[in-house]
Amino acid sequence: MARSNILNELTATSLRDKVYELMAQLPNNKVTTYGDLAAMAGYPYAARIVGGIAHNGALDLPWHRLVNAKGGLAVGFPGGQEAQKQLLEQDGIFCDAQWRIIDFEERRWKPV
DNA sequence: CGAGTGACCGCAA
DNA sequence: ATTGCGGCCACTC
Repeated sequence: MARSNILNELTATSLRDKVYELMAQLPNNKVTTYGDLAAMAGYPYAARIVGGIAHNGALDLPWHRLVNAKGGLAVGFPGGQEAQKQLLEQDGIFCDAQWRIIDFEERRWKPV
């Protein structure tokens, strides 16, 4: 039983807090999508909110590891996709000329 | 408190 | 394959 129940102990009153927790436990060598993150929070169709949270939530969370369902880098990322690409490379993640995460399906973070 | 907006997603032509 | 449209919920102003 270990700490795989992190989500269960979350008493997040808002989706935002949940997203933060999820991002906090997101491995540095993996990526996730807005949709998956929202789905984990309990709202499969709340992908937009996750994006809004990322936009407004200027915390120290690794938002650059967030990509869209197509495995592509975010369009509205501050600094552009090139900036996000650089950040991803720092974490050992690479993407092609189409701004797509390489081996995206394998890099996709899978909750325990 | 009310209205608008959004770093998205999925489906249809 | 690409382009366009609507919809979902929460957050901000």
